[in-house]
Amino acid sequence: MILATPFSPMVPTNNNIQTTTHHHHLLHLLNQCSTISQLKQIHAHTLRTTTTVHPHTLFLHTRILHFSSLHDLNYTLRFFNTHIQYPNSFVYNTVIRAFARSSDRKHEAILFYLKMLCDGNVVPDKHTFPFVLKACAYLFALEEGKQLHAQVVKLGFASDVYVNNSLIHLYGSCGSLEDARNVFDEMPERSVVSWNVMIDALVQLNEFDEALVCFREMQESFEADGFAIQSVLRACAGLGALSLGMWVHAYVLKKCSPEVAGDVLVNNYLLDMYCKCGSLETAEFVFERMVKHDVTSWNTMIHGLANHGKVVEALEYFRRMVDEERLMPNSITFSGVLSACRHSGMVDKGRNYFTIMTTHYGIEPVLEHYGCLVDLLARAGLISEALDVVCSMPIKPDVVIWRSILDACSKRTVGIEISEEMAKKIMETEEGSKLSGGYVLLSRVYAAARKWDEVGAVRKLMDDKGVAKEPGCSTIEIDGVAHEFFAGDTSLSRI
DNA sequence: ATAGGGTTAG
Repeated sequence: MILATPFSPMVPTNNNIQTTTHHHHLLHLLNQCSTISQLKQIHAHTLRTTTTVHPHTLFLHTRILHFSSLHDLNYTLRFFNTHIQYPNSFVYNTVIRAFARSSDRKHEAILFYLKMLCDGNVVPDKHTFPFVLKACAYLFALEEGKQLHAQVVKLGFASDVYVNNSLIHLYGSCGSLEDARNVFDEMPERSVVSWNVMIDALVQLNEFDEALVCFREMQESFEADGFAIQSVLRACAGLGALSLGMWVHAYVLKKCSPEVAGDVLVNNYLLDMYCKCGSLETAEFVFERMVKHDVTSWNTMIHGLANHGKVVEALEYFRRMVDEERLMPNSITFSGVLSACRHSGMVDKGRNYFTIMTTHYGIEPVLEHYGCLVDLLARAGLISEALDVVCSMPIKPDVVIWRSILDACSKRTVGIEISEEMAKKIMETEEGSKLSGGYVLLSRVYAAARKWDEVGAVRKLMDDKGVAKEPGCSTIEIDGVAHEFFAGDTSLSRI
């Protein structure tokens, strides 16, 4: 603990040096200090040489709050409590901002805002809201956010661009699209950020078409920047809208700055878009032309190739990543690698990758990894080995895992008892009891065993519980036209 | 002093 010593109380002395130059000197020192001990020295010096009456002192204290908050929030809080007698809104904002920026104490931004309200001598200003709203957005604190919105209106900041952008962001993060839209529609003035944040809210809530409409509208008043591009690429990926994605790609190359065109993030989204739209050659082309690859670039390619059954290629990307680039794969890398193995039924390789993931790379397997392994084993008919994995794993198995075992059971002659056991496990989980998958699989097992009475019983159980088969739905673009189709839908089969 | 990228995993 660096800061064990309590602060000495502020004792104004008669021979203080109270010149502006002196304060400037202290400020200069503060701007240069990078460690807590330096900060403490300057603070001690400040105590000896200044008093609270000087108007510059509060400003100086605010700087101390700000700088200390970058190192130690407890110090900031203690400093606030011990030395600042009459805080103004600037002081409160500084502390709120510090909490909002922190990684694990964001909720204290809201608490400090409350403290500000309770102070009685100070009123929030237009800078206060972006800070505290940011914390709310991160915490999905919709109710608190709405109350803040009311205060914004009450205090007369309802037309401030910054405040409104923060509100849109908040409502977007909390999934409250209507509220986000309302703020966006009502605001008297919009910046690029307003559009970006609105588009991003739509994309995040899977309103891809709406997002694209918004994007087109935006271009009447602003040039799209890197932020907008990323959101739109995500929308294209979600829709499988290849032509628009290619248009965005061209736009990036022609109209955006070299920084945006070369940005790893933007390029990763391009990769993902091409993969999701099924244009893997283009994805590979873009990948090879990127100046820099990060883990995500590699992961995106591995997943994209694996999902399209290009297993050899996917594993080759993994090999290049670790052998040639010496990059550290992460949890997501292995979920791609394992899913590649699963797609091609490579049991030995899959087991092997699973092992090196934990032993060589020290990555803790999560449910996704176990799911892949179990599915791989079950599909290969190694039901008992799959069950061994499920029983020995430290995480509670979910519906997906039980379902992949049951699915494997239904495809071969495995004892009915084991299948029934599996179905029971699926129904026990909350999602499993509401979705049709488990029931359908169980009836398939009975059907395979020609136990028609049981098939009927399962159907009846589904009716009684009101479980409906939910159709799978997807979209694909063919010759520039987007087609939406459902599972079992044969309208596109002639193409 | 104030707004926006948490990318990739069914």
